[in-house]
Amino acid sequence: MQQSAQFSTRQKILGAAEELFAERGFAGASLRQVTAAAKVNLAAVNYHFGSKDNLIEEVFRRRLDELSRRRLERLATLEAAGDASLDTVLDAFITPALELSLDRKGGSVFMRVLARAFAEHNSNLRTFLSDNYGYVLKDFAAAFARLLPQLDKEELYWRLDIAVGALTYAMADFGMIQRRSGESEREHREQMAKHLIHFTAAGLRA
Amino acid sequence: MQQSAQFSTRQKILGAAEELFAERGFAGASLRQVTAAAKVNLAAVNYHFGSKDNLIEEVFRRRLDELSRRRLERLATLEAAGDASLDTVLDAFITPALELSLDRKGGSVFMRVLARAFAEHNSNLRTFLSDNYGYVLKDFAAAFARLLPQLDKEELYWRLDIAVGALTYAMADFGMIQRRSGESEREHREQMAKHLIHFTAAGLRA
DNA sequence: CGGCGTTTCAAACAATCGTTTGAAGTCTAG
DNA sequence: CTAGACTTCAAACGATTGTTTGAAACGCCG
Repeated sequence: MQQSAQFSTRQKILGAAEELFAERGFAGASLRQVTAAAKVNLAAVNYHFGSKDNLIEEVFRRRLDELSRRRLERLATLEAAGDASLDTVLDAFITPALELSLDRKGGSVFMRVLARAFAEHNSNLRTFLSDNYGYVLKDFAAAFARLLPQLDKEELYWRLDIAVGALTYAMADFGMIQRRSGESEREHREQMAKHLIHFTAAGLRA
Repeated sequence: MQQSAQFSTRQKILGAAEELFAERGFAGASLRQVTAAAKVNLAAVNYHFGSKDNLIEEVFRRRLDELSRRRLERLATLEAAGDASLDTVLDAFITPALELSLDRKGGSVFMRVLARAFAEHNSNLRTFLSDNYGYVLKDFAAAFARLLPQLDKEELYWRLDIAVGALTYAMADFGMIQRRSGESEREHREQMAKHLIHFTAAGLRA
């Protein structure tokens, strides 16, 4: 955000909104705080996005379109090569999120926003996410169903539900584990991904 | 809340605040909405609690004091009897939360509020919870350390961090699994607890 | 019944909320 | 160079926010 000059007003708003939504929640972050952080005029939000609700959806769209594409791409590559296993399919789900977290300053900002959305239990947000990105989870669920044929449908759905919870929570860095001094953000999150895959694969397989 | 006559103003406010915080978040639920739902005067919040922040803390205190007591009581009973295992220790952590979810109309309301607190990443709330209830997690961590001596400290903390995430997320009912028709809330949540223990134990043991 | 601490109440406080307005500024095409 | 579309701006809109006030109502004890 300090290099605001090279970003369009739209991009500056999206970046500042993402950070403030992660930190204070959707209701907790005001448009005045967002536009002040983005160093743009207050009215720019309604000019470029129409409303705060539309801004929120756009914050998701900007990241989730590519994240979903990469996840499904990896999954397809895996299955085409016959390499699908619990570990590799989990990796196909997690690694794109990991890369997203690392390709910009501030680390896991967007994953925290995404986890906030799960907490918004009754909101239009759940509907928006489910309508636009639900097919990703559906495809992965189908892959897991093939890898775990001994589980009946109900048992599988319970485990996937719990697994998604563990992934969401961990990728949002909600836990207590702090990055150790001398450890880079990248190393920290790669460690997390490794443990996450190991833990979740065991839970699914159990 | 419909039987407001038999509850004190304090209790009516706490109950309404809990439900609205679960539904709309701490910033999203206003004191006017809370007092309207509780059918008390707006000024009653500041009279009885001093401020909105104090009200939020009190919503946690009311449930967490007894929840923490019950969890540690079960853990102590287990260890005194020499019955401590991954499954029983996880059960000692989960069952009190399950009972709390079931002892009042509306089910998992408070667990959803608790999960919201985890999403409030930078807030005073994390400090408040850690300062006042961190010892519970510490005691359980020690129990798991005894049950998993093959894991070094770092490995154990990673797995516990992920396990807490899975438990928090699932108990808050953030997942996609809906209660099936013909299945009572109690049956649904007992199913969830069963799967949760099985999944998490496998992840810890892996 | 009278008096006193506790609780409730309607009303108002300044501050902040999302959104709208119309003019000023910027940019590009003709 | 100018016309016209696009973008930014300061200012203000009514609504809503958390909090405070002082008086009214209540409940209990002497």
